[in-house]
Amino acid sequence: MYKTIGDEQVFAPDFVFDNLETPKDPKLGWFSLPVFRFVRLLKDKPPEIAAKVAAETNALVDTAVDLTLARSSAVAGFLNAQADHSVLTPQTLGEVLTRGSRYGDSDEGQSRNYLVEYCSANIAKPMGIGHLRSTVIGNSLRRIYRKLGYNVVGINYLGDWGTQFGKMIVAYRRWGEGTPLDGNAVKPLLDLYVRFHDAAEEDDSLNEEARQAFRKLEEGDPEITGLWEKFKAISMTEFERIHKMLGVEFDWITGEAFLNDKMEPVIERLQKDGLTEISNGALVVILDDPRLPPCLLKKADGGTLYATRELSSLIYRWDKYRFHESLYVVGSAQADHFKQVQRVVAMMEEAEGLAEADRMTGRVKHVEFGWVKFGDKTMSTRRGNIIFLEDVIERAVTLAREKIIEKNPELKAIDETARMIGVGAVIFGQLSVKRHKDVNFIWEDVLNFEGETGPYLQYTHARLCSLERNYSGSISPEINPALLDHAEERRVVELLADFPDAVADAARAYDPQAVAVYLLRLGGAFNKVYQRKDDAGRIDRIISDDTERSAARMALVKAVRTVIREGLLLLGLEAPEEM
RNA sequence: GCCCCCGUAGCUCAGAGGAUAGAGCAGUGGUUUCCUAAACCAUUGGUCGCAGGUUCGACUCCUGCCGGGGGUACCA
Repeated sequence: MYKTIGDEQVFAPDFVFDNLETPKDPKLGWFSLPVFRFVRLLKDKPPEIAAKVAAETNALVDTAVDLTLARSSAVAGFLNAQADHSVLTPQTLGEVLTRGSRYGDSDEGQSRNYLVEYCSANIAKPMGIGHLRSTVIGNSLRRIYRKLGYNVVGINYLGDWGTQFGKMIVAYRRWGEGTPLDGNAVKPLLDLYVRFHDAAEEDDSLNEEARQAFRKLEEGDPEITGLWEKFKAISMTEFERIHKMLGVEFDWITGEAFLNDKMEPVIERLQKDGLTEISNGALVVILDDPRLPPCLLKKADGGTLYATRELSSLIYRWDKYRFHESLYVVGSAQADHFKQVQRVVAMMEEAEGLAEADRMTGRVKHVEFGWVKFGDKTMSTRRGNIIFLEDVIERAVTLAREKIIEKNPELKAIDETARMIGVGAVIFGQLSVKRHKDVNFIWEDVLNFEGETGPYLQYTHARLCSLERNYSGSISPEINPALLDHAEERRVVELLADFPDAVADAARAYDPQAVAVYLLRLGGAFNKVYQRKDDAGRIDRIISDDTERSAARMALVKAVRTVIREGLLLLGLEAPEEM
């Protein structure tokens, strides 16, 4: 009826597909097509169009076989299509159960390198709550892109160079006599750092002294280099312990110092490209974007800067990996810094007339995130106003342990399970909020394990595992889908089918939050099935005397467990089988 | 001053141009002879910061303003 108007194909499959959406209220349908966009072309009223299209698609549905869409209905200007669960259910359960943890995998990233830089803590300082966001977002993105088939390199780019080490060295020499440089010495080092900043407020000459100390470090002064190496060793031990606690992994641990011999060639390259100039004694690149300040390559005293190292790092990584994309999970405070170096790269590639395939411009993304605020203050390492990440984890784990002893004292691996839950609460708390937002650090919320939390999902997972232990039959996708006929069960099936989209959404937005909210929806939907009451007001149990129905429900149980577990792993949480 | 991010229920947050703006926490009232009550059900609660604009339709896009945070060349 509406196939073509003039040369235009009105209901071209691509166009229709692009305009499909999910209704706000799942009861309305699985997919819907708003027809308003067709009004002008068709010169008809929306409800009329919807009604006519519904009639046509229904005619198709009636003759087609194995179509996941069931009959459609026209509601005002919307064409609402219900899923045909006799097809969708076996298809979805079959796919989840046969593919298992590989359900939702994709090969879009095949033979493509993908770089993700995260954590990037500074040595000689403890990891604070501020590093937590970068660490858990990056760790999760690394897993998400792996799932999509990319060859991902997770990078920890340590802040192990710069004037701050001049400050540390000055502080250590002045006040650090008794400070041991072995074992857990990070907190005493932080005290020295804070003391330096307090003292430097009174006496500016300390800052000059620090700059000189750093210059000596750059020149390779043996005594100063020795101190620097000790600071670094202490920090590495500390970081490794915390990363292990969090279950965070890296493929390449490097640092700014790695670039010491790689900056000069980059500077020369930029000079050759005619992009540099001397301004107030410093070597700079004036950017072609008037909103950005010049990018400094060398200080007036000849020293290099953060941006110099960043550029060298960018070029090194591009030459080595030819990445599809390279992500920098770094706070929004550094947005201008990344814009600057990206502009320099773009100007360089333009000046050199590189072929499109040899340009990294557009492939480098600053995945920025908001601050972690405590009370009404932002946290500052310099002022010592910081919450130690380790303390947060420890408190969460201790509380989880108390809850286990209260609720399930028979549990065997109490310590290990408490760690999974406590850490899960901390990680999920960061990932369930869109990364751009500032997050308030509220002990009460971090230590709450109820509602939309990591432990809620872990608990749901543990209960699913428990069902599988209690079920004596074998679980197979060969079930009668008509026995999963309650609205709650159908909703779960539809959500299971949505999992690959949730993963893709997270990847597209560079934000694991999409997976986190998806899991909350799925967990909530399953819990409604689990505690659904029958007409007599009694809980309708998953496992009952009705063997055929139990088999159908257990297939659903296993599929949900598989997806929740996989989703939790993608976020970097563990999925305990009992808790 | 200029630039960037944020502003949705008392609190913490979802809502990639669509239908009556949704959850959790907190509050109130329920559910356990039953597969883990870290759960589930019910209920209270809204000028989507403000004002214009684009659109058949704006929490969503554009402009301006207000409020909060951040950045603004020799720190990282």
